[in-house]
Amino acid sequence: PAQVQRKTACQGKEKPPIVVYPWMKKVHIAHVNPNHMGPEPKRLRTAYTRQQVLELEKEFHFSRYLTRRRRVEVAHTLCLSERQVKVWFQNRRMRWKKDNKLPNTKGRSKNKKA
Amino acid sequence: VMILRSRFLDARRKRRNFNKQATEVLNEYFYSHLSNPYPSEEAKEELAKKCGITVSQVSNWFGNKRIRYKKNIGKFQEEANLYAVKTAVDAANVSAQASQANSPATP
DNA sequence: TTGCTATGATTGATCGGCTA
DNA sequence: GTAGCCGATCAATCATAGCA
Repeated sequence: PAQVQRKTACQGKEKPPIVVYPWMKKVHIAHVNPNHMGPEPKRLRTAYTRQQVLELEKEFHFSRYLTRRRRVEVAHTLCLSERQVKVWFQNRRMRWKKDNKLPNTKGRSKNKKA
Repeated sequence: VMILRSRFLDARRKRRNFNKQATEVLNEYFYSHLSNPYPSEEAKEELAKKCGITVSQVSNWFGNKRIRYKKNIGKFQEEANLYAVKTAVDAANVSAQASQANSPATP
Protein backbone atom coordinates (compact mmCIF):
# COMPACT_ATOMS: atom_id res chain seq x y z
CA PRO A 1 0.00 0.00 0.00
CA ALA A 2 2.60 2.51 1.01
CA GLN A 3 4.18 3.20 -2.28
CA VAL A 4 5.71 6.42 -3.41
CA GLN A 5 4.32 8.07 -6.47
CA ARG A 6 6.48 10.17 -8.68
CA LYS A 7 4.90 12.75 -10.90
CA THR A 8 7.36 13.15 -13.70
CA ALA A 9 6.78 16.80 -14.26
CA CYS A 10 9.91 17.40 -16.24
CA GLN A 11 9.55 20.81 -17.75
CA GLY A 12 12.96 20.54 -19.25
CA LYS A 13 14.93 21.49 -16.18
CA GLU A 14 17.13 19.29 -14.07
CA LYS A 15 14.78 19.73 -11.16
CA PRO A 16 13.95 16.53 -9.30
CA PRO A 17 10.49 15.09 -9.96
CA ILE A 18 7.67 15.83 -7.60
CA VAL A 19 7.55 13.06 -5.07
CA VAL A 20 4.32 12.19 -3.32
CA TYR A 21 4.92 10.33 -0.10
CA PRO A 22 2.20 8.42 1.72
CA TRP A 23 1.64 11.15 4.28
CA MET A 24 0.69 13.56 1.53
CA LYS A 25 -2.31 11.50 0.52
CA LYS A 26 -5.82 12.43 1.47
CA VAL A 27 -7.16 10.89 4.62
CA HIS A 28 -10.13 11.43 6.87
CA ILE A 29 -12.29 11.68 3.81
CA ALA A 30 -15.87 12.54 4.64
CA HIS A 31 -18.06 9.58 3.80
CA VAL A 32 -20.82 11.28 1.90
CA ASN A 33 -23.14 10.40 -0.90
CA PRO A 34 -21.25 8.47 -3.60
CA ASN A 35 -23.34 10.33 -6.16
CA HIS A 36 -21.88 13.59 -5.11
CA MET A 37 -19.71 14.68 -7.98
CA GLY A 38 -18.79 18.12 -6.73
CA PRO A 39 -15.26 19.35 -6.14
CA GLU A 40 -14.36 17.84 -2.78
CA PRO A 41 -16.62 16.28 -0.18
CA LYS A 42 -14.76 18.32 2.41
CA ARG A 43 -15.01 17.03 5.92
CA LEU A 44 -17.58 18.86 7.93
CA ARG A 45 -16.63 20.48 11.17
CA THR A 46 -19.62 21.63 13.19
CA ALA A 47 -19.13 24.80 15.15
CA TYR A 48 -20.73 24.37 18.54
CA THR A 49 -22.86 27.21 19.77
CA ARG A 50 -21.87 29.33 22.70
CA GLN A 51 -24.67 27.77 24.67
CA GLN A 52 -23.46 24.27 23.94
CA VAL A 53 -19.90 25.06 24.89
CA LEU A 54 -21.05 26.85 27.99
CA GLU A 55 -22.99 23.84 29.18
CA LEU A 56 -20.21 21.47 28.32
CA GLU A 57 -17.71 23.60 30.22
CA LYS A 58 -20.05 23.70 33.18
CA GLU A 59 -20.32 19.94 33.09
CA PHE A 60 -16.56 19.59 32.81
CA HIS A 61 -16.06 21.82 35.79
CA PHE A 62 -18.30 19.51 37.77
CA SER A 63 -16.47 16.40 36.63
CA ARG A 64 -13.76 15.77 34.09
CA TYR A 65 -15.31 12.42 33.25
CA LEU A 66 -18.86 11.66 32.29
CA THR A 67 -20.89 8.64 33.23
CA ARG A 68 -22.89 6.98 30.53
CA ARG A 69 -26.09 8.25 32.04
CA ARG A 70 -24.89 11.81 32.28
CA ARG A 71 -23.56 11.71 28.77
CA VAL A 72 -26.93 10.74 27.43
CA GLU A 73 -28.59 13.56 29.31
CA VAL A 74 -26.11 16.17 28.18
CA ALA A 75 -26.22 15.02 24.60
CA HIS A 76 -30.00 15.20 24.56
CA THR A 77 -30.09 18.59 26.25
CA LEU A 78 -27.61 20.14 23.84
CA CYS A 79 -28.86 18.39 20.72
CA LEU A 80 -25.54 16.65 20.24
CA SER A 81 -24.77 13.00 19.70
CA GLU A 82 -23.29 10.95 22.52
CA ARG A 83 -20.24 10.55 20.40
CA GLN A 84 -19.82 14.29 20.06
CA VAL A 85 -20.13 14.77 23.79
CA LYS A 86 -17.65 12.01 24.42
CA VAL A 87 -15.18 13.46 21.96
CA TRP A 88 -15.64 16.93 23.37
CA PHE A 89 -14.71 15.69 26.83
CA GLN A 90 -11.69 13.86 25.51
CA ASN A 91 -10.48 16.95 23.72
CA ARG A 92 -11.24 19.05 26.76
CA ARG A 93 -9.19 16.78 28.99
CA MET A 94 -6.30 17.02 26.59
CA ARG A 95 -6.54 20.77 26.60
CA TRP A 96 -6.77 20.78 30.37
CA LYS A 97 -3.61 18.77 30.56
CA LYS A 98 -1.84 21.07 28.18
CA ASP A 99 -2.91 24.16 30.08
CA ASN A 100 -1.90 22.66 33.40
CA LYS A 101 1.32 21.16 32.18
CA LEU A 102 4.09 21.39 34.69
CA PRO A 103 7.16 23.20 33.35
CA ASN A 104 9.08 19.98 33.62
CA THR A 105 7.70 16.48 33.58
CA LYS A 106 5.41 15.49 30.79
CA GLY A 107 4.38 12.17 32.26
CA ARG A 108 7.77 10.68 31.62
CA SER A 109 11.20 11.05 33.10
CA LYS A 110 14.34 11.79 31.21
CA ASN A 111 15.69 8.26 31.43
CA LYS A 112 14.28 6.59 28.41
CA LYS A 113 14.91 3.03 27.40
CA ALA A 114 18.65 3.29 27.68
CA VAL B 1 -26.03 42.75 24.16
CA MET B 2 -22.68 41.78 25.44
CA ILE B 3 -22.65 38.45 23.79
CA LEU B 4 -19.64 36.89 25.36
CA ARG B 5 -17.46 36.73 22.36
CA SER B 6 -14.89 34.39 23.72
CA ARG B 7 -13.31 34.17 20.34
CA PHE B 8 -12.41 37.84 20.54
CA LEU B 9 -10.45 37.16 23.65
CA ASP B 10 -8.31 34.44 22.17
CA ALA B 11 -4.61 34.77 22.40
CA ARG B 12 -4.27 34.08 18.73
CA ARG B 13 -5.36 37.60 17.92
CA LYS B 14 -2.03 38.85 19.10
CA ARG B 15 0.09 36.30 17.35
CA ARG B 16 3.39 37.25 15.76
CA ASN B 17 5.16 35.53 12.95
CA PHE B 18 8.26 33.61 13.86
CA ASN B 19 11.76 34.88 13.19
CA LYS B 20 13.18 34.39 9.79
CA GLN B 21 15.82 32.11 11.19
CA ALA B 22 13.31 30.15 13.22
CA THR B 23 11.29 29.53 10.09
CA GLU B 24 14.53 28.64 8.40
CA VAL B 25 15.30 25.97 10.98
CA LEU B 26 11.81 24.53 10.83
CA ASN B 27 11.81 24.43 7.05
CA GLU B 28 15.20 22.80 7.00
CA TYR B 29 13.93 20.01 9.17
CA PHE B 30 10.71 19.72 7.23
CA TYR B 31 12.31 19.42 3.82
CA SER B 32 15.17 17.26 4.95
CA HIS B 33 12.58 14.83 6.30
CA LEU B 34 10.04 15.29 3.58
CA SER B 35 9.49 11.55 3.36
CA ASN B 36 8.23 11.57 6.92
CA PRO B 37 8.00 15.06 8.45
CA TYR B 38 6.91 13.91 11.87
CA PRO B 39 9.51 14.97 14.43
CA SER B 40 9.67 12.98 17.63
CA GLU B 41 8.90 14.59 20.94
CA GLU B 42 12.59 15.06 21.53
CA ALA B 43 13.16 16.47 18.10
CA LYS B 44 10.36 18.93 18.76
CA GLU B 45 11.95 19.99 21.99
CA GLU B 46 15.23 20.51 20.25
CA LEU B 47 13.63 22.51 17.47
CA ALA B 48 11.68 24.54 19.99
CA LYS B 49 14.84 25.43 21.85
CA LYS B 50 16.68 26.23 18.68
CA CYS B 51 13.86 28.44 17.44
CA GLY B 52 13.02 30.09 20.71
CA ILE B 53 9.42 28.90 20.66
CA THR B 54 7.40 26.33 22.58
CA VAL B 55 6.98 22.67 21.73
CA SER B 56 3.30 23.31 21.09
CA GLN B 57 4.22 25.97 18.60
CA VAL B 58 6.53 23.54 16.87
CA SER B 59 3.69 21.04 16.69
CA ASN B 60 1.38 23.69 15.31
CA TRP B 61 3.92 24.68 12.73
CA PHE B 62 4.43 21.14 11.47
CA GLY B 63 0.70 20.48 11.52
CA ASN B 64 0.02 23.55 9.43
CA LYS B 65 2.97 22.90 7.17
CA ARG B 66 2.00 19.32 6.41
CA ILE B 67 -1.61 20.17 5.66
CA ARG B 68 -0.82 23.19 3.55
CA TYR B 69 1.93 21.37 1.72
CA LYS B 70 -0.22 18.40 0.77
CA LYS B 71 -3.06 20.74 -0.11
CA ASN B 72 -0.99 22.33 -2.82
CA ILE B 73 2.23 20.49 -3.44
CA GLY B 74 3.00 22.46 -6.53
CA LYS B 75 3.04 25.74 -4.71
CA PHE B 76 5.84 24.53 -2.45
CA GLN B 77 8.09 23.05 -5.09
CA GLU B 78 10.26 26.10 -5.36
CA GLU B 79 10.72 26.20 -1.61
CA ALA B 80 11.22 22.46 -1.54
CA ASN B 81 14.01 22.60 -4.10
CA LEU B 82 15.59 25.48 -2.27
CA TYR B 83 15.90 23.52 0.95
CA ALA B 84 16.58 20.27 -0.83
CA VAL B 85 19.84 21.72 -2.06
CA LYS B 86 20.60 23.01 1.38
CA THR B 87 20.50 19.59 2.94
CA ALA B 88 20.35 16.84 0.41
CA VAL B 89 20.56 13.95 2.78
CA ASP B 90 17.56 11.85 3.70
CA ALA B 91 18.01 9.90 0.48
CA ALA B 92 19.26 6.89 2.36
CA ASN B 93 16.42 7.31 4.80
CA VAL B 94 13.95 7.35 1.97
CA SER B 95 15.04 4.06 0.48
CA ALA B 96 15.21 2.50 3.89
CA GLN B 97 11.60 3.45 4.53
CA ALA B 98 10.34 2.58 1.10
CA SER B 99 11.70 -0.90 1.61
CA GLN B 100 9.92 -1.57 4.86
CA ALA B 101 6.88 0.54 4.16
CA ASN B 102 4.23 -2.09 4.25
CA SER B 103 2.31 -2.10 7.48
CA PRO B 104 2.82 1.12 9.43
CA ALA B 105 0.09 3.66 8.87
CA THR B 106 -2.39 3.73 6.02
CA PRO B 107 -4.08 0.38 6.37
C1' DT C 1 -7.02 52.94 3.39
C1' DT C 2 -8.29 48.68 0.89
C1' DG C 3 -7.81 44.02 -0.57
C1' DC C 4 -5.57 39.90 -0.61
C1' DT C 5 -2.53 36.21 0.77
C1' DA C 6 0.43 34.08 4.41
C1' DT C 7 0.49 32.18 8.81
C1' DG C 8 -0.03 30.89 13.86
C1' DA C 9 -3.65 29.10 16.81
C1' DT C 10 -7.92 26.85 17.89
C1' DT C 11 -10.92 22.97 17.75
C1' DG C 12 -14.28 19.26 16.13
C1' DA C 13 -13.29 14.94 14.48
C1' DT C 14 -10.37 10.69 13.20
C1' DC C 15 -6.65 7.13 13.61
C1' DG C 16 -4.00 3.67 16.12
C1' DG C 17 -2.71 1.57 20.32
C1' DC C 18 -3.86 0.12 24.81
C1' DT C 19 -6.55 -1.36 28.69
C1' DA C 20 -10.48 -2.58 31.69
C1' DG D 1 -14.91 -9.00 21.66
C1' DT D 2 -16.09 -4.04 22.90
C1' DA D 3 -16.18 0.68 24.51
C1' DG D 4 -13.66 4.56 26.37
C1' DC D 5 -9.33 6.87 27.03
C1' DC D 6 -5.00 8.83 25.51
C1' DG D 7 -1.76 10.96 22.36
C1' DA D 8 -0.99 12.58 17.96
C1' DT D 9 -2.75 14.27 13.97
C1' DC D 10 -5.99 15.90 10.56
C1' DA D 11 -8.61 19.47 8.46
C1' DA D 12 -11.48 23.43 8.60
C1' DT D 13 -11.68 27.84 10.34
C1' DC D 14 -10.53 31.93 12.88
C1' DA D 15 -8.11 36.34 13.36
C1' DT D 16 -4.27 38.77 12.61
C1' DA D 17 0.18 39.93 10.19
C1' DG D 18 2.29 41.50 6.22
C1' DC D 19 2.53 43.33 1.85
C1' DA D 20 1.21 45.74 -2.53
